[in-house]
Amino acid sequence: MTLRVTNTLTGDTEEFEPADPDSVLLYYCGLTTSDPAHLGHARGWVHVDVMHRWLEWLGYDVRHVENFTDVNEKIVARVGENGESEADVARSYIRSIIDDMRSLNLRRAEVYPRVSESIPEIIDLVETLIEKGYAYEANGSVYFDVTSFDDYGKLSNQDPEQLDAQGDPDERSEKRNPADFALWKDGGVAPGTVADHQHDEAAPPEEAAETAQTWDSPWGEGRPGWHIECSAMSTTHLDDTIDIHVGGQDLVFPHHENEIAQSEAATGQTFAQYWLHVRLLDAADDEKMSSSLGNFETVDEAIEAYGPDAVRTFLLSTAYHNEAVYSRETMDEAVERWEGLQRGYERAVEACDSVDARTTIEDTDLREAVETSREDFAAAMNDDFNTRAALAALEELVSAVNTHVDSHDEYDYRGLREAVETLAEFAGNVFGLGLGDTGSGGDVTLAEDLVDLVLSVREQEREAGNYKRADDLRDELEALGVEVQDTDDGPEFRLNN
RNA sequence: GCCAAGGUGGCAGAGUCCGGCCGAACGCAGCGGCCUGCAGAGCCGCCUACCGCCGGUUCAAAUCCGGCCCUUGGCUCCA
Repeated sequence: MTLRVTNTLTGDTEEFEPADPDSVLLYYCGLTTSDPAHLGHARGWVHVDVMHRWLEWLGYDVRHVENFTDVNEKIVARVGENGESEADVARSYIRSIIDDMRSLNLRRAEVYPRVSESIPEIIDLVETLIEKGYAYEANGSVYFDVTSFDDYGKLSNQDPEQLDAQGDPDERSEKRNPADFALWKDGGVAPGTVADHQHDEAAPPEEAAETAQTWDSPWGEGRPGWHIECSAMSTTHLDDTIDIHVGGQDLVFPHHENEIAQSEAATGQTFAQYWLHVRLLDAADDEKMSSSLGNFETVDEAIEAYGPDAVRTFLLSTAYHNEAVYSRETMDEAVERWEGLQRGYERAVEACDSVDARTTIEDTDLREAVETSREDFAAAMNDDFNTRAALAALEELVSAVNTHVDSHDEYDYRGLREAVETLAEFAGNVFGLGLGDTGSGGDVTLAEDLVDLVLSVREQEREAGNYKRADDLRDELEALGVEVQDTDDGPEFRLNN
């Protein structure tokens, strides 16, 4: 069974074959560090993370690079009135973005290159393009000549002539064709473009623009264009040809199209074999989750409200290239799904470790459920990373575990052990969910001891028939985030958050 | 206008590449039952689908072909 992926370049679902049969070169177009990351960004992250984890499960050595765009007009537009600079603003957002990535339990990339530290590579690449006749200098700026690259438009099926017809001929009259795009931009940032992106507490556009970074180049002082960075970073940190390039669907044109043009013109090699695009998250009110609108939920807020595992479950409950709607309702559903998985896992662990688990018992229904779940999960993931169907396979297994434990007094030890391992392997390692993370920290242990103490008091009240008092204690514990359940073997509890 | 992706039950969302196992998965919400002092969790059942519309191909179509309607992303800020 082999992995198949939907390739934007061909429009088809293709069998995945990396250039090197043992490793995968993966590049993900990261964020512009001008705002806190929102749930839409997290959708991309979590899906790329799970792709990474699945590729590893399949046995590949994954080399994963993700950039930070820390040089951009939008960052300049965030400069406040207290003397900070473009670089300061970028630094502060990079810090918050890294925090979000950690909270979401993302596997670390090999490198997180930043534009500001990639200027020499960018300049080299621009020089190569000029030498080879694909780019030209005009008044200190450098543009890519789209007519010089025959394959221009192959990713997004755009017709260069049509694009030229649409372009505004007055905007940057120094360009030869309206569809040409900047590789290097002369000078700093124009206050006008800063003003277009500014929020309330921003510094005056003129002052903000002065903090914009510039670098020396063969064409004078200036800044890199937007698209060139990914070409330079991908080639520098991975190779001329990479296996998988992932990004948001909104980047297909012009960003990815231009990356292909720059890289392939410069190297003469295919830039990326497989182009995967993550569809943008939709909000229930039909407003897209964009940094330019104020109605999105940040990753930080979402994690605060629902917890990282429920957020991951929400994002994985839709295949990466399909529509996904964010709303209170869909988030609540994800919380339930996640808790169901977690409870099922814990139940399997407890039954497995109980004295009633016997090696001599064999429940064929359970054993078959484990087999089916493993097969279905792998088949779903190999079918273009269908995380929704894979999640369903996990839930079928949880259901089988529950049925087994409910209907037997003595448990099938081996069957439960396989179920536990399957859940840990797939839900834990591949989906990156924090199963069984009851924590080993001292505070948690103390908290658990205290809850046990309260519950023993409650048991005495129950035995004495003081149910009102017992129920009050349970309610109060719940208000503190302790979920209490009475079972045949006495009370049990879970700590939420 | 051009390029691309979609329209499946109350909601959400698989299945469409390779037509039959799909009267349609998994789940959420709601309802009933079992269990339980109660609640919760879990289990069983229901709500629950003629798969945007029209036409065609076929023994057979959610799945293939044609036309139409609508939604979303892009068309040089955006994951």
